[in-house]
Amino acid sequence: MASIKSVTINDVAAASGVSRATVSRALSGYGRINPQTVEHVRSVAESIGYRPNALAAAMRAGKTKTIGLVVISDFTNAFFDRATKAIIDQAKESGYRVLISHTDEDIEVEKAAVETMLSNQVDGLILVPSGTSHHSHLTPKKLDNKPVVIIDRKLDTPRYTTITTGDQEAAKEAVLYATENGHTNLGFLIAVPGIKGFKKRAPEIPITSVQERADGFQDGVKESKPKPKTITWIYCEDEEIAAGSAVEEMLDADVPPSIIFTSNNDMLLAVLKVAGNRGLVVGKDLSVISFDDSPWAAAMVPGITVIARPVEDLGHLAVKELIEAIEGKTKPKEIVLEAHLVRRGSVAKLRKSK
Amino acid sequence: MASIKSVTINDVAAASGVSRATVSRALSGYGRINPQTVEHVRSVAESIGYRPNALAAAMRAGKTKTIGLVVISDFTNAFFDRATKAIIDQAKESGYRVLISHTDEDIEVEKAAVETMLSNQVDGLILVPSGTSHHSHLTPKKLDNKPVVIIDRKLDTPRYTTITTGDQEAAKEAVLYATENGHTNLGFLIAVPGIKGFKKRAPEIPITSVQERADGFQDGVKESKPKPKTITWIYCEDEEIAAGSAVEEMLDADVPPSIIFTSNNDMLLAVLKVAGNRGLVVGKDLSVISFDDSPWAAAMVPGITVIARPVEDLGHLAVKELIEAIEGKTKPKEIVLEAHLVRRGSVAKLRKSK
DNA sequence: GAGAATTGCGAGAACGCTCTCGCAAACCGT
DNA sequence: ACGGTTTGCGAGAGCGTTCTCGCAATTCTC
Repeated sequence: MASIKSVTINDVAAASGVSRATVSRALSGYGRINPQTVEHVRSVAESIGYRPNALAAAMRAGKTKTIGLVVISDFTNAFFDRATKAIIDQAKESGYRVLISHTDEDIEVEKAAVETMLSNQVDGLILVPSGTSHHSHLTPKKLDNKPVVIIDRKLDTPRYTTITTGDQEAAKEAVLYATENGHTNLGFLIAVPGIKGFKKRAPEIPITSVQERADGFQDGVKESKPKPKTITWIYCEDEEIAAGSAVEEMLDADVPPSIIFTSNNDMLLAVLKVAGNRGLVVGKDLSVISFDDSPWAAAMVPGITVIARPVEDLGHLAVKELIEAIEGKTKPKEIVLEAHLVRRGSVAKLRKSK
Repeated sequence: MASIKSVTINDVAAASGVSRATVSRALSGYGRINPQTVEHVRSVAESIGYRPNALAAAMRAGKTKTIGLVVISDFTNAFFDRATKAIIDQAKESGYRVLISHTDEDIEVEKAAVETMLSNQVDGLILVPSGTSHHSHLTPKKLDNKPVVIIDRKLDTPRYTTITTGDQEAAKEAVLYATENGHTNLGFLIAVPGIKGFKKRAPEIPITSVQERADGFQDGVKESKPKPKTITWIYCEDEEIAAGSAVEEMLDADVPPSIIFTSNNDMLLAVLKVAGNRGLVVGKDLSVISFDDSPWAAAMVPGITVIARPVEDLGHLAVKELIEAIEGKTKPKEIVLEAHLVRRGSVAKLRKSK
């Protein structure tokens, strides 16, 4: 039971005794027009319940005032929920709407999502690409030359504006903080999309931000003053059961880590769960530092020490850069924001810190 | 630098030597057409990189295959993140896209959001209305007779299909569970939008689901076999600082509650934070039961006992009902799903449960 | 093999809007 | 008072589709 007949600009024209063109001028505010006419048309439009058809306007104008957001994960992820919110808010502020799609790190889904976006004539795209090197569907030609902003990670061909968060430096800082507090047995739990279960040998990491985190951890290990004694790396499917097993394996080692670094919140939850089951008290028996802050990480007892990325800034900036590219012309840039360590209670002080 | 000139159906027609109409038939699959022609046109379209303009198609057809989702809160809320995800996924499954807007419980924002949705010609709306009684902007006429599904709460005029989660019964169950475990000093912390700070006397609650929770708690109090001794109600602004003060006040009472029931996750986090600051161990010194489950509530130590609502079912069902209403004709229904108590470790057993 | 039925396709209108173009009326200056 | 400028508005094209209608060519029927 859709609308029998929606009221169009023609109805307004008829009801107010002017032409379609004049109605359009009155309502959209352009061209030469008598202020009294504007007033009259406005009130007539209001009274007969006219609502402009954004589709028709967009089609004629060639601009939809819509940006497409293609992210890998949904809002149940502590990074992308805030990023998405920030992007929507900033877009609204700037008079744009947002079409959202998530890809679950699947390149085929990503292709289809981008295709849908373009088919719906978005004016530009904010993209979290699934893979560093799989971007044959992201050539300017295939994208109708529409502007793109890449966030969270980089493509290996720096063709578009990219905004990342300096994860390598922050990861290093986290490790140094831990070793300063006397931790010498370190565990690293890195979520890597595309692998099954978990591995102890470094696999191909198809995402630059994750690679940066791993590299940063490595940097921290190297630069720690008393050399860490044992180091365990586990690369894990981003999924609950695999992560649980990975943590179990870490803790079952001859020399289990006194601290585990996790590359995202899913891994953190796995650590917390296993620790809880084993009766290990976080911040005492087992320490943990995770990437990405969240309200619950702050509210837990003890609070979780995290590497907080400037998610809102990133989202806002992405929209601003994109709109600038849509409306004017800008050259692609590489922007790196700064992540930082938020010290709470989840890292035990095994030794007086200096 | 938008597209110089996008390739349209006319280009395909020219390149394949047939008319526009035939191209449309070939690609959209309707009408009488030679299978060989279909094949030919398809391959030509592919090779010159034709991408249909969804806007133009929607305009002609009068259907956008888009549904509008207007929710009160963003994805940083443990209920709406999952609901939104479920809705997007189900919509995608059914060949629809979703336009999202959040209103922060502000009726004016809600009006504008609905207006934008309709202007963009959504085929139907899924709505979490800000107020029970403020719905002058939601008459069938103002909505172009488009179908609407209301979720999470009800309007006082049952005009549209409504899906809720039986919060009253579940709230009662939670209280009975607590009193069976020997709790006799109960605290209820209810988030109420629109108020400032917090109040101890029941204010007007503009949201049926919240009212139901309060009523259900009340039912539980009444039906508890050993009558609870002291009961504290606090109605609180849905905001961190107010919630913190509210919890402080509860715990500072002459007879502080041994258990606090919270109406949502924001309130829960406030309880956890204050408890942590005071050195109270959850599940031992202070018990807590909250509405809405989440991954972190399950991963905490102890796990938080929660009233879990069937969020995914609700989202999926909302989309199915809406699409049914869009494509056929259905009468408005009232659907009530079932919430249930998930017993974890955050409720101390003060007495052997029967 | 002649009329009827079927098949495949092209012409063209329509969806609701924006925007250029041009024309008449009103205003200006000298 | 007369040429020139400005003002306000209407006519009409066009955005990229879909879809009805009608026509020619092919196939069927007896």
